[in-house]
Amino acid sequence: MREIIDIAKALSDANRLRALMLLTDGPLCVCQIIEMLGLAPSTTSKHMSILRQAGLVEANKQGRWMHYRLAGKGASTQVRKATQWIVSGLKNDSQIQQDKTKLQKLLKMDKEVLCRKQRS
Amino acid sequence: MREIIDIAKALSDANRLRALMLLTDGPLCVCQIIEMLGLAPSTTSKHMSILRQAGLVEANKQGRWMHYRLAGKGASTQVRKATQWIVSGLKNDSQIQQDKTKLQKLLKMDKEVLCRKQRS
DNA sequence: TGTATATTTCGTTATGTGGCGAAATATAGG
DNA sequence: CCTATATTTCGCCACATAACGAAATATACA
Repeated sequence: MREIIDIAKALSDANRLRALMLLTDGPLCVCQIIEMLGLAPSTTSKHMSILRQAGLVEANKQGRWMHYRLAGKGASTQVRKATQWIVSGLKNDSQIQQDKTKLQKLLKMDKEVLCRKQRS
Repeated sequence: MREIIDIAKALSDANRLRALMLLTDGPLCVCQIIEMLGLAPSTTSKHMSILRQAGLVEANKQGRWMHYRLAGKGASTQVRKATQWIVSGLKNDSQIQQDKTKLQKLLKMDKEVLCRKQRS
């Protein structure tokens, strides 16, 4: 029960759903998620930690950059079912589709340049 | 997106999950749900209205009694997928199993007697 | 019509959550 | 070692939510 509640809570926020859906096309660096959501770095980091706590995403640090990705094969049944539900349910959502388009452009930008842009 | 968030929020509370799972064996009267959850009538009513708002349950009034049941065939894809996830995920939960056992005993009690008991 | 009663709505209170900026942490590179 | 920098943690504020009891609503039945 605890696990399901944690997952459901993690899925109860638009920005977290957006972040989750962004990761369906592959792993992303935090700075890229920050840019996509348009939130403060601290807020974005908190959201990612909630998704991670629920088991929906995994993280690994590469140098200064933290990369997040969708939970893989090792994920629990609950996580896998919830993820399937969300991904199929939001595939045609207009906000999500806008995000994906914007992400394509963003991915052409160098990560270092992007981070520098955020501080200015 | 709005619909998914409403469903996820509705599923983010232990008492609402318990109520939802109780309904998997058939419709129940509010007074029975009150008794099962051990919450105040007003609180229970609010929980049921949140589940209803999300489309997860349906209600129909029979005289003084309000009966709630799981959303049927007419429910949206999101509701059906979410319900499947929850039901399969909580089937083996110990709290839920305890509830079901308790529910069996409760169903043998007359509804009027039960309601009267609650006021005393 | 009036009274009992099942449920909901409302008002209040305590706790949880999302947001930000500032400070802390960790790592790359000079 | 020291500085720059990517991310997280912390402290704060505004607002949402779960709980209750009291009042309102709706329905049965005397």
